[in-house]
Amino acid sequence: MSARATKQKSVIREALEQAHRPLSPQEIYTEARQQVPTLSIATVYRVVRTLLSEKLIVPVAVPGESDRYETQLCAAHHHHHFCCNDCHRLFDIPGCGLQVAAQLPRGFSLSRHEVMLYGSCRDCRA
Amino acid sequence: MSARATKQKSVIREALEQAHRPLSPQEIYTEARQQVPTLSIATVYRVVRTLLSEKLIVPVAVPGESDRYETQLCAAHHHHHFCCNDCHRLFDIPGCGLQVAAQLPRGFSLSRHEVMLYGSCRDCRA
DNA sequence: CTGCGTGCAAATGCTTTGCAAAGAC
DNA sequence: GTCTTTGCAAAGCATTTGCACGCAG
Repeated sequence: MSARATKQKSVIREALEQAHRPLSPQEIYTEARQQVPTLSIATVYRVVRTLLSEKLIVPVAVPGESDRYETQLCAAHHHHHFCCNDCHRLFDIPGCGLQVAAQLPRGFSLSRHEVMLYGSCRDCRA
Repeated sequence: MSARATKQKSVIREALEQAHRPLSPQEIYTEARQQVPTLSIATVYRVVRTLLSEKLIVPVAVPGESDRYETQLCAAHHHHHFCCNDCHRLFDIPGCGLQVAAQLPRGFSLSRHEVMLYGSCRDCRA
């Protein structure tokens, strides 16, 4: 069995921990490459997949775009996301204004939920 | 200028209107093909893109899967979605338990939001 | 040393596009 | 008849995988 500590893996995890928003594989790649210039995009995908299966990160989907990922630690402080219609960046939004349990149809059981807000971010709101 | 009424286009729209949940391109293809067996998947993608730009349908994203689409009419009855962790189908959930406006950071403006619930559907909840 | 993890390049698989033929008006 | 839409096959792209080498333990 395995789990060797490599520079690539730690740099990728740091990138995810320090960005205060979910990152796409390309964003992770660009960021982590500054620390390990030989890093390949394939490794980013592989490490992301490992982290996902270890439940250390959580995927966030946006229509028409690559999935983003954020640390589970980050996700533990329950919050949601804002997606800018213009620059397409994601932002963290603290807290949660959702009350849903009551509306779930009979026979369904809930494990988690995700809220995505769409609009213009402070930079793009011309 | 254009917008010709073709059998393909109407069958695709019907499939979207009659499914009471968002459909993926493959689901649309499978469904619409029952009416027009010669239908090609390329046409599904083309019609979907047209409908999107006409704002007649709305995209719904799920991590790791193809986007789904639902009619704007359907989306007008404000509601949200449930994604089954097992069968990966989407279901419509009536209503909305969200109160968010107050939590939006300064400088951000909101245009719409999407709530995705995850769990087990009635069929998969063994 | 041993064998997991990485980089590279090839392979996938979903989505898009070019083009000639079919169909709408 | 004219011009849009379609089907098919090829092209694009993001993501995954095979393989040989490098590095962690």
